[in-house]
Amino acid sequence: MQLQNLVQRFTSDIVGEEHFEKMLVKSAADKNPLRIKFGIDPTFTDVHLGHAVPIRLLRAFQDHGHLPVLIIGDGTARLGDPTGRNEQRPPLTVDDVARNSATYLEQIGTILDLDPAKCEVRHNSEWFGDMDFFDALKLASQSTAARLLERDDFKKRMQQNQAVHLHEMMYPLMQGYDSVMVEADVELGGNDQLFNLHMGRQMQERAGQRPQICMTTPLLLGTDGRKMSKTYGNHVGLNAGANDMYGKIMSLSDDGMPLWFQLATTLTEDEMSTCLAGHPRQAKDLLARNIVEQIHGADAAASAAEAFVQQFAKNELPDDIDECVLAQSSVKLASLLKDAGLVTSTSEARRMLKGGAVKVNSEAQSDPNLLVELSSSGVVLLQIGKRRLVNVRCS
RNA sequence: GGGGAGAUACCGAAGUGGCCAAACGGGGCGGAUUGUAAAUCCGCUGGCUCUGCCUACAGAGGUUCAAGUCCUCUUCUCCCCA
Repeated sequence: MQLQNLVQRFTSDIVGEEHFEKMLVKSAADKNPLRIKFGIDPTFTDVHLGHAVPIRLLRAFQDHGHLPVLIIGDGTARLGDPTGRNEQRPPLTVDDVARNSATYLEQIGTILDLDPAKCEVRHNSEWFGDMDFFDALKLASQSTAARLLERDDFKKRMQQNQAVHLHEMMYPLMQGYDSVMVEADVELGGNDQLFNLHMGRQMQERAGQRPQICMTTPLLLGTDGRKMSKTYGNHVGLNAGANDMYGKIMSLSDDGMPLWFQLATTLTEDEMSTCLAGHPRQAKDLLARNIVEQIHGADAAASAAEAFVQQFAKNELPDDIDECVLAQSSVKLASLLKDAGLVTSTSEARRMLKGGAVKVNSEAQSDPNLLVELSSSGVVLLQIGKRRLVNVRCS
C-alpha cells in the first residue's frame, strides 16, 4: 500500500501537510530517509493497542525506507504528561521507569523492527538527565504562560478552578525539546498530543531547524467507548496473551467497531465495509482475529477464537485453567477463595458468595464457612463468575 | 502580603453532635437475559477469627458520655484584592 494512503488512513490531523509531499520527494532524490519521531513515556507496564496506532504508522514509514526515531521518555515519564487526566499521578521512581522502559521496547518490537540499522532508539534522559536548574530555566524561556494555557487540558482545569502546577507546564516543552535534540522531520502522536507536537515545531524553528511535520492519529477508544487508558481498565495490552486479547476485543461495543477496523486491522476498505455490513458478532470475530493475528500469529488467533466460543458461548470450561497449590488441606471456603487469589479479601469472598457468584467443582455454593477438603492428587475447581477460575490442590 | 471558600469512599456529591461504614449519581464487580455488544431488571461495592469486632470522612491534637460534623494548629487547593 502507498505510504500516502496509509498516512491518510491513520491520521486525523497533519500540520505542515503542504511541505510533506516535497519532503518525500526530496528525501527520495537525496536517498536521505526522513527522521520520523515517536515518543512514548514508560509510565505503566503495558503498551496498549491505542499506542499501537501511531506505532503501526511508524512501521509503515519504516517499510518505505524512512528512519523511525523512537524516543523512550524515561525523562519525561518522571514528570508525566498531564493529558486527559485532571489530577496528578504520583511521580515514578527511577527504578519504575527503568523497568517499564525494558518491557516497552519488547512490546513495541512486536510491531516495529528495532534493528539498529533500521530504527533509532533514544532515551530522553540522555539530555534531560544532566540538565541543571538554569538549563531548565532556559527551556522554560522558550514559551509563554499564555501559550501554554491554550492547551485544552490546562484551559479546562483553569475553568473548573482546579490546580495547574507549574511543573506540568514544562511537559510540552520537554517533548518539544526532544524534537530539537533528534532533529525530527515528522513527529507522530495521538490526537491528544497535537499541542505538544506543535511545541516541537515551534522550538525547532527557534533552534534554526526545519520545523517538523506533525501527524496525529485518531484515538482508539477503549472497549467501553471511553478513551483507552490503563486507568479505566478498558485497554487491550500488546503483552496480553492471545486468548485474553481476543476476549477483550469481543467485549468491544458495536459502535466502536468501525474505528477499530480502521485503526487496528490490516483489512482493506472494501473488506471492512463487507464485514461491518454483516452480523455484528461475525464482524467482531474477524476484527479480533485480525488483531490477534498481527501480534500472536494465525494459529494462536484461531485457537483463541475457539477457546472463546467454548468458554463463553457454549458456557463450557476452558481447557487451560491455572493451578494453585496451597499448604493447608482443609480450608474454609471464604479463606480459600482469597488464598487462591480469586479475590483480594475474605470480605470480598463473602460478598461474592452471598451474591451467588461462586461455584466449587461446578456446583453453586454460598456458605463462607463451608470446609473444603483439598488433596494432593486431585484438584478442586473454584469459580467466580465466568472469568475467574482456578484449580486448587494442596502440596 | 491581605481577605474569602474548600479538602468526604474509585470518581462526582450529600451530610453542621448520636438514627454514619456514611444518602444519591457514575464507574466497577456479580446474578438474570444475551451476540462476554447495547438496553433492561436485581444484588454487591473498607477489613477481620463476621448476627460481633476493628479501621476510616486531608494530617495532628483537643472539647464531649458521643465528632465526618464543634475548637486549635498543620498541610494542600481554589477565588478576590495587592
